[in-house]
Amino acid sequence: MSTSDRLIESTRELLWERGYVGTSPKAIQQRADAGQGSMYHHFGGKQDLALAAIERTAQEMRATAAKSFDGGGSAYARIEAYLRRERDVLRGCPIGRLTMDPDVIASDALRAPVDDTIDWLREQLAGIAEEGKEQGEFAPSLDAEEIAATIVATVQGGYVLARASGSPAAFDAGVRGLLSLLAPAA
Amino acid sequence: MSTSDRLIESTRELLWERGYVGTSPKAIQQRADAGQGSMYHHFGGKQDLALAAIERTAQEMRATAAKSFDGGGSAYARIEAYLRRERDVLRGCPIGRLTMDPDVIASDALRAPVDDTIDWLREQLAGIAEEGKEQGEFAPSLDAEEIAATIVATVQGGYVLARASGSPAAFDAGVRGLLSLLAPAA
DNA sequence: GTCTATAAACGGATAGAC
DNA sequence: GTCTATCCGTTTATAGAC
Repeated sequence: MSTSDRLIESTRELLWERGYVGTSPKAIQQRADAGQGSMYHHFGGKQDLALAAIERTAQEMRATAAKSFDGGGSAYARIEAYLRRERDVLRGCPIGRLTMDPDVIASDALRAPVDDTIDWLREQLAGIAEEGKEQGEFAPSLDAEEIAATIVATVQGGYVLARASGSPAAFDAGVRGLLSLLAPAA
Repeated sequence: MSTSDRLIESTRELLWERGYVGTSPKAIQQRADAGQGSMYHHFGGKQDLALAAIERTAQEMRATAAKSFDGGGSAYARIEAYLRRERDVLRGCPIGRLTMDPDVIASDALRAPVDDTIDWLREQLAGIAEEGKEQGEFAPSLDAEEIAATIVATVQGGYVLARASGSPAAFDAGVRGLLSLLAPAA
């Protein structure tokens, strides 16, 4: 792995663990085993490096989510696959957590990939929910976009519950609750 | 307002806006219009002051939530009142956001009031959901604790969606989606 | 109770040598 | 490309005067 790659990976980890405000260039360099000069040679500064890291994480998240969606089966089955996919629950969502970071929200450049990713996720789920309505799995009275927002929110909020309690159990409970509400009246 | 009170209020605001990691004693003092010596006279340090601030915010949050729950009406109506209550959506949840703060999660003392508050919220909602089942509003197959977790998660995650997009619309969509799933088949 | 002084480490870079 | 030196402000206090 190149120095540049190591710096990006090190930044990705630190952003996930400590957020943008809690991450210093020094900590990034140490974890990447790179010197000061090295970092400033490859990147313009903390923000520039963070942007590269966030974009890579966003890309990875889309790829992972897409796998759940492409699994086939009913709309309910695909939503269930997404909700139940393996997660490192206590670490939280590497993209979602950035929304609580004041410096990320204050910067259009840093917020853009976060916004795009979450938006993409909602669109994917809205498409699936719409199919579910067409197939008669979900009531016609439901709004696919709203259901998609509820699904994404349940996941993001599930991380909050889990981290508050220090256990993944609350995340799982929230997911099961949502699935029971979505379940086609078989 | 006493100096001590101003320090706590100033800390509450900063914790809400910037989190624990992003808040410095200096910023607290300036906003409270208090000197260095003043702050260290009244409090043991940053963590001690943060604890006082978090406890006050937690207390306030319980009181606000309790109002929605005590409004009377059906279980669905009380849940709806809670979900639709006025919120400063783009500011996020002053308690929930702390779960993304590494130093808060690392400290049992700081995490305790956060955990307690979210736990209390889940219990309240679980009680209401249970009543709803007894009254035939909700299907007997639903698990009240799971539904409660889903409700709290939708709210917490709604803040994430809203802050990502820079608009409260996504929060509202998530709430409407959840309400449509909960709606008694009238 | 509040003020000012002091301090060692960190934050986020820039400059120039190699 | 990487290294070391330097820089100015901030962080999180402690000490002691008033």
